[in-house]
Amino acid sequence: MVNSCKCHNCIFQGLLFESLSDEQMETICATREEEDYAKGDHIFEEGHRVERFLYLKDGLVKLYRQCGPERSQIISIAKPKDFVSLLNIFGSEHYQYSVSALEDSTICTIDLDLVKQTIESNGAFAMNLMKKMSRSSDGVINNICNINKKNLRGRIAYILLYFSDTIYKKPEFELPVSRREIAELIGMTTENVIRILSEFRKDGIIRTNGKLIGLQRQDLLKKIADAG
Amino acid sequence: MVNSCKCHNCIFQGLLFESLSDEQMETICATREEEDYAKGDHIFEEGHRVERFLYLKDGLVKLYRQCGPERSQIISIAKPKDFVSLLNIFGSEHYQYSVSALEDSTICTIDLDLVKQTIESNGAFAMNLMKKMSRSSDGVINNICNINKKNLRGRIAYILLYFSDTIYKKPEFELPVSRREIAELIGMTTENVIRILSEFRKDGIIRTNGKLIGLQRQDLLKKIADAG
DNA sequence: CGCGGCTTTGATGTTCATCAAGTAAAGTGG
DNA sequence: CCACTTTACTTGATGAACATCAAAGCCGCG
Repeated sequence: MVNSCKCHNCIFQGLLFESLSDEQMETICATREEEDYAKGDHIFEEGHRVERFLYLKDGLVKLYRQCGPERSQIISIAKPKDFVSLLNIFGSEHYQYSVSALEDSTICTIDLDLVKQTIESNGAFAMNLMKKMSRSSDGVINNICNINKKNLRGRIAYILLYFSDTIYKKPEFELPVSRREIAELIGMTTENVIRILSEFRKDGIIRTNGKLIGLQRQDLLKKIADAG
Repeated sequence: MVNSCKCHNCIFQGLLFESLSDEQMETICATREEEDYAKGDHIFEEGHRVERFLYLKDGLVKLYRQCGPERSQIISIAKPKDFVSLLNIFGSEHYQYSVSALEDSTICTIDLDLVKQTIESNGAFAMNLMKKMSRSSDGVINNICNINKKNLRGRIAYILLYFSDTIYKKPEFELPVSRREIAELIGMTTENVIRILSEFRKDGIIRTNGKLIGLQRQDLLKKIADAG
């Protein structure tokens, strides 16, 4: 029977629909494991062996590198339907970065060898996966380059618009990250993140209440982001 | 006949050897075109349609983004056997970046649709390509993150070691890039690139004569790069 | 209740970009 | 081949942007 694995709404449905036979779908789903993580939980760490193929079913996670005892760099934020392990699953035996949950999250995993076998036996599947992978890497590189060339105000504006436009799709949201994590995401100090958020608040560009953020002047934010 | 296409030493030999039948190899090679570019030539530009699969047979090229009339960012430098178009060939119809030659270069291209067909029909080939792609993206992301977290002296040290260790495999080499391009590669101003190179020269860490660079104290450079 | 982590603001100093000016090198047209 | 123009390289002076340091308030949690 198809879909006995309860993946009706799973990304694999879309990704594999045209490409997998019912049997293949069943075989893959049979190896599926689902795991819940609470906000703050570590999902895996840099250096660990890559053993399963992961994707984010629900929640929000960060991919980051440890750069010393007190410093880390957030490389990317993954949202539902992102393939968390995609970035380096095929390039290396070990993870190049760590992943932890920014919100309560559900991760689905399937057997990695089986995915590899499926790539080899099913060309359409391989092609689809390749596209996903390519877009994913492109997005990360693009983001980093965009942030890099901006000044601090531009970076804050950019990241606020990112949360609003890409993650939450609304102008008010609860920040899933601490001020410090914002700093790690856009390469600046915690103090300056706070300073510039205060500045924006005083100028009436945003409203803030703890983690709650409201973008009141998206037009201005866009200008600041572009000018930066 | 196998290898009638003169690709004996071609990277495809290695990549496809185990995975392609003689016929497949022949078919692919039949679409092959080779093109020579002089130092400074544009190979393709941001926004152009992706039509062929490219790899660098000989020479050195830069991948970069235009950020305004007078600014660009170098994303990566590709050396022989790198798949120049790999980073976004499957993710988008159009190039996300421009490529031009840093040294006289030879580019081989093959029909993109044929590559896609081969991915679909030959799983081992798909898997190999995926690994390449994954490593390539990883390398770019890793490099950018490494550079990002360093101060200016650390960046210069890092990039000098990069040319020495990764590109030329010797401690003396002729810089393939201008001071300005170094600046675009590691995110700083031309003036400061020059200043720090002079500083290193005065401290006896390197010798310079125009584009000719000799790393006299690699140990110190490593320290500076790591400390940065 | 007190401890540690997160947030906030101010004061200070460093790093780095910008501006300016000049030299060297490399391409261009007569 | 030489004047001419342009581009690359170099150095110094200045100021702006940003990190660091310090101190205090806040909040959740054992």
